[in-house]
Amino acid sequence: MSEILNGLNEPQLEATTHSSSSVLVLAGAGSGKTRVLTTRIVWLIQTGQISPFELLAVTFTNKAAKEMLLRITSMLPINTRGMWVGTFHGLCNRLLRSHHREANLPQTFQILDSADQRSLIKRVMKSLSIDENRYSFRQVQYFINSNKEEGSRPDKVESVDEFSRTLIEIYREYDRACAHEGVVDFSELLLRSYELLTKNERLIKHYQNRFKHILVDEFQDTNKLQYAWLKLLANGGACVMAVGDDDQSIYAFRGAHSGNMINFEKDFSIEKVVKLEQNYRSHGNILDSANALIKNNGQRLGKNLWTDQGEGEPIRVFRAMTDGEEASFIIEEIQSLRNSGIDLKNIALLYRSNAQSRILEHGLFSAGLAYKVYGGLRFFERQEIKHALAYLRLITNDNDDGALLRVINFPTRGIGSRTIEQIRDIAERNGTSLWQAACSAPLSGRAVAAVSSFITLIEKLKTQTVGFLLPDLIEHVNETSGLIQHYQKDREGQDRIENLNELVNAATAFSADRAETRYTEPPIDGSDNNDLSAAEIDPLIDFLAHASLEAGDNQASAGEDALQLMTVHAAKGLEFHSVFISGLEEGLFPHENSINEHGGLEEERRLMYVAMTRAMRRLYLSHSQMRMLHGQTRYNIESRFIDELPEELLKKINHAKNHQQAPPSKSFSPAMRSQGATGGFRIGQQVRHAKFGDGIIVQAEGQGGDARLQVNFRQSGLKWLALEYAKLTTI
DNA sequence: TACCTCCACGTTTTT
DNA sequence: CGTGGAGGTA
Repeated sequence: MSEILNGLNEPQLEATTHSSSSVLVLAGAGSGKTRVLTTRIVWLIQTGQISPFELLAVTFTNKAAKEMLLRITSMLPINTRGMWVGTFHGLCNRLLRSHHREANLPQTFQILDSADQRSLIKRVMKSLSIDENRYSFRQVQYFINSNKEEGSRPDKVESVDEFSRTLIEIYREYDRACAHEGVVDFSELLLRSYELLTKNERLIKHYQNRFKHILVDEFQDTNKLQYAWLKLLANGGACVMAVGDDDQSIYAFRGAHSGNMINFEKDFSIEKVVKLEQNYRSHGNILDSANALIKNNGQRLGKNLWTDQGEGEPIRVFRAMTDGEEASFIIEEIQSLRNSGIDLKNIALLYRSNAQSRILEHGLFSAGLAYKVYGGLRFFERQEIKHALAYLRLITNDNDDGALLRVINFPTRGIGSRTIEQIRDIAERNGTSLWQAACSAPLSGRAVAAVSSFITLIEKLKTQTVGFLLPDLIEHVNETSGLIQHYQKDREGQDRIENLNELVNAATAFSADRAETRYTEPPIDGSDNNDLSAAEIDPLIDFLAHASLEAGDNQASAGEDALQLMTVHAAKGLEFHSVFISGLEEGLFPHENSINEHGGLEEERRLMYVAMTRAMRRLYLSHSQMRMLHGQTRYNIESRFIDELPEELLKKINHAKNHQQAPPSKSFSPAMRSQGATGGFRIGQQVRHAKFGDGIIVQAEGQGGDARLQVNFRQSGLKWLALEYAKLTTI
């Protein structure tokens, strides 16, 4: 037997070497699923069951795809050139480039990222004179993307009322604009390639025949379109291995459909589901708590993580009075962890929403602790980079109105909104791109010179750079466009100039990598009407696609020892020695908006499950009774998720500062009741009521016998209670 | 064109 | 509270 299989546990081995039919692998957190996926690929190739070309492996993120390729090559020194291992979007891009004619796309088509898509939607809505107060960009963007993910083109969307009719109209106009400009958005990549395959018998036969094995990572995150795409490709009899964890499905809000796991069992007549339940990451108490939590969810495929590493430490729970106190508790604990030899980079500080990071950062900054916040702007999303890319896009495709609008007056060259309006009108009248309109525009006065200098600039960039290597081309554009000079004048432009130079470096790295991995597919079945053997695609076009598909790392630079701050979503897939989950309060986590959504609470619970299972050795849960949010003080009750954990696994800790304050009275005597005001109660205190259950005091008014308290009850919401009659106990 | 002020908004997000 | 966008003014 091959030595790559050594060290796999029973179910891992079963999953890795099951090759006669499709299989579903339920892979718990930290159970070695990436190892199974990569070992399986190597095993299939090594045992001669398939050639590297007969395999399709799909992931969600570039990081996961890279990791997979890296692990494969470390086990099996093969050239991965031409292997179909990548993200859904990356592979669809590849498919559409190869068959752009059948897909009815220009060879130069460019990919809109979310921000590009947003600005195109804005433009479309303006041109349709849509009332921006009735239709938000965000909502329209969601409408378009979710329809594409359902496979619905504008003519297939049902219009139920006036409102949805308008949405459909915007959608239709948006698609038209994309076609004119030669651009596609992320969901379009998927939908277009799905349609390409459904409509083209020859192509689908080819790919169905080719891919003998299909492997899908993070299967619970697939949306309906991705599922349909996989099903279509597998329809020729491929063995599909879907690896996922329904308990870690936290992206339903953006279309992920974990029900695909159940559909998969039916559609692919799965006989056996392999469960990977042994966890190699966390100690027992952490797993037992997480298991207890997730048991509260109804719809589960069912799975229980276990470890042989011992129970370890209890889960530490801390209740703070204020968000500031919560932060200082966390900081003190981090300092003591560090003193005991734990590197900061092995400690994560998690929160449900980004807004919560501020107060934590504030405290960390004052304490002088190095930290790194994940999830900010990424490299290719920076303003100056987007500007440079827009020039490059315009060079490859002058129909790209979005790119033109971005740079026609940046750096400023005297083309104001009035001139742009004129160009827009001409374009609309003649049904041309803005570029063509600008070239032909009968403009008045000063505008003529300004516009023609812009046109000359772009034309010059086009002609002067023929034959340039990619990095040289970009450097030339940076200089000639005036971007560098512009930022030189700006006092705070130094960083931006550095980024522009970094873009040149990125192009150098990209070119080197491309030279190594670029692979031209052989033609399909001797047929001559395909593009597979078409001329080498311009490296610039590839680079622009790369920039959209891989917006750059959010990762901290290696070697830097800094505390890791991120949302729970961003923490998925990562692991840390110690994890702090902060803001465990009703309304925050679970988030108030999720309570009314169908399945919202269960998704929040899965989110909590993901958060907890990030911890290897030590887990802290904290919450605060009082918190500043959106400019007002809120009084929150402890999150129900803490109550759902087995009490014997928890260790409630008190802050040093807390000891100084008198502990709140456990129950409360009639004598105290007469002590005026709110007699022993205070705002922010947690209380229990015989009928309404647990809640927190939010407001108080009145004196003595008239005193009334407003309590926010977990079950029954806000209630005013007369202090004299209500039987309240502090908890 | 640059700067200012006012207003609305505020969960999570990869590609 | 803090931000980002829009619209007005110098």
